[in-house]
Amino acid sequence: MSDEIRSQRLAKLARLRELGLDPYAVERFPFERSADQLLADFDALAPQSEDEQATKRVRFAGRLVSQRLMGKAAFAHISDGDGRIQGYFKKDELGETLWEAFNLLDIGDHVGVEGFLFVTKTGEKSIHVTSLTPLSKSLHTLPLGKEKDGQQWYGLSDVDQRYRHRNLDLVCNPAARRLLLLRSKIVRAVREFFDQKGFVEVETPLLQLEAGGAAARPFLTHYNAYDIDVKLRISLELYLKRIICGDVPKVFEIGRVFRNEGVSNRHNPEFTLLEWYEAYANLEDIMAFVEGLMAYVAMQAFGTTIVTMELATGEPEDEDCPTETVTMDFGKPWRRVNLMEEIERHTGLGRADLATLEDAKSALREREVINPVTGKRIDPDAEQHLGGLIEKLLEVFVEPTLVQPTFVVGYPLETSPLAKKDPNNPGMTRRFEGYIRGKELCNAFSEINDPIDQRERFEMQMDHRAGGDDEAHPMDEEFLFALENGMPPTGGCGIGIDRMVMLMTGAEHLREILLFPMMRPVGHVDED
RNA sequence: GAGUCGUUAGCUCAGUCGGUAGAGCAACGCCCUUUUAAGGCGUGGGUCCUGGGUUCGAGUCCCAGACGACUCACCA
Repeated sequence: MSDEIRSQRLAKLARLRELGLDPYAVERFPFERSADQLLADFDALAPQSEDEQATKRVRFAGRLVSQRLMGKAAFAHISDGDGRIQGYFKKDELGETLWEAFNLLDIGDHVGVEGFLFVTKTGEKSIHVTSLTPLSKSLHTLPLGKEKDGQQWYGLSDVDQRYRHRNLDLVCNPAARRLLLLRSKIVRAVREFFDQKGFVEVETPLLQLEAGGAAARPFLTHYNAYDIDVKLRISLELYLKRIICGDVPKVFEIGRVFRNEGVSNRHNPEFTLLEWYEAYANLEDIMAFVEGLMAYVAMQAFGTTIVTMELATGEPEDEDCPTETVTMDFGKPWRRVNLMEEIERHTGLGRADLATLEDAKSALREREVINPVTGKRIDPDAEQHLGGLIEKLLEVFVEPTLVQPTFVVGYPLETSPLAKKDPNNPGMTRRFEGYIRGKELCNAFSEINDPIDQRERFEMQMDHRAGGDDEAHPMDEEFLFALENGMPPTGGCGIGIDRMVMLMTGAEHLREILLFPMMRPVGHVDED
C-alpha cells in the first residue's frame, strides 16, 4: 500500500536526520563530470596504483536507479538522467554511519558520492565510493523497471500515467527524454537560422479583442481592469504584418496559440506556432526558405539532412504492428505540385468539373469518387462553398499520398482570406502548403497588401459567418488601417513547431512532443 | 460530439463456468564484502475505477457514470 511505503520512507528520512545527514538540508554538491564523461575519461581519471587512490578522486551525484545489496557491500547505479555509473559501496570503508545511511537509501533517492574509479571483476567501470551524501528522499516507489541488453522489464508504460506524471516518464523512459532534448535542439536551430538570415524576433499580444489570422474558435476570457471580454490568440499573423507595415522587413515569432477545439493525436488546444514575414519576397522565395530551414534544422538536430524514421503502417495498438522505414533527404529540393492538378490526378475531377459549387456537387453525385486506400468519400452537401469542397478533396485524396516533402500550390479564394489573388487563375490565391508524411507542415502565402481587396475578403468572411461558419475570419479595422498606410509586398509562412518535431522524429502522437498535453481532470463531473 | 475497446497491489500483468484475490518486480525482515533482470529463506500489501442492479453469492453478468486508448467529426 502506498501509505505504507510512504511512512516507511519517512521513517528512513527521520533516521537520516538523526545521523546528521538530512538530505533536504543540503544545498549544493559540486561535481565536475557527468556519468558519460567519467566513463569516457576513465583511463585518465582512474588511479594506477593504491597510492593514487587517495589523490585521484572523483565526485558525482544523481538519482539512485538500481541496488544490489550483499550484506556488508553493495553495488548501485546512479543516473544523472543522460547516463549512469555504478558505485561500489563497502561497509568497512564507509564506516558505521555512512553504511547505515546507504542502507536507508531507496531507488529514486538522489545521492552524491566521492571515491575513485576502478573496474569490477565483471569489467564494469565504476566508482569505488568512500563517502556519500544523501541529497533527496523519494517518498514513492519509482516505476523504473529493470533492463538488460537494452531490453526493459516492467517500467512505466501506461500512457495516461506518463502524460499526467511526466516527471516519472522522463526519469523512467529514455525515449521521452530523447524527444524533449530533440525538441529543444530543433527550436534552437530554428532561432539560429532566422538569426543568420537577418530576421528580428518579436513578441505580440496573446490577449486580443478579436482573434484573427486563422480559422478557429478562440478561448474567451475577461480583463477586469477595463471590464472587457478578450480572446486568446489563434495565430500570430495580423500583428506580425502590422510590424511589416512599420517597415521592419523581416520578422518572426515563436509563440503559443490557443484554439478551442478537440484533442487528437495531431491536435492540442494550445500549441507552439512559428510564423515569419519577409517583405519583398514571393512564394518561390518562401519555398526556398522552408527548404533551407528544414535542411538546417535536420543538420543541427540529427547531424545530417537525411532523416530516417520507422513509421507504423498498421494499428499502433498492435504490439507486432508492422513498420516501414521512411527516409527523407532535406538536402534535396521539395516536390512542387499544383493543387487542382493533384486533385484531378487522384479523383479524375478536372477544372471543368469543379468550376462552381453546383458543378462539383453534381460531379460528385454522378461519379463514384472513393479513396481506394482508405475507402473514404466526400459528402457533397456538407460544404458551404466551392473552396471548402476543394480543400476537402485535397485532404481525403491527395494529402495521404504526400509522404516525401511536397509543396502544394494554389489554394481557393474562399478559404484564403489573407492571400493575394492569383491573376492567372480566377478563384485561386497565391498560397501553398508544405506536406511531409501526409501531414501539413506549413502554410504560406503572398500576403494581401491591397487594403481594398483585404476589406472585401473580410466582408466575404462575414458572409460565411452569417451562413453559419463560426470560424470565418472576423473583420479587423486596426489591421486594415495598417494596410491603408502601406505594406510592401510580403511573403509569410507559418509552421506548427510541435508538428514539425513530430514529423522529423517519427513520433505518432503530438502528445509525445508536448510535455504536458491537455488532459481531462480526474473525477471531472460534467455540469450539463 | 459519436462509436469500439480498456481500467485488478507502487509498477507490469494473470484471474477459467459467477464460488470469496494471484505472479514477477518494488517494499519489509533475516543471510550474503565484486554484483549487474544479483541470489537464498520468510513477511506484509487490494475501494478489483465509481455508483446502482440481478443473484444465496459479482473482479466476472446488467445499467449508469468517471477516466484513458483508438477510429470518426472539427482543426494545424
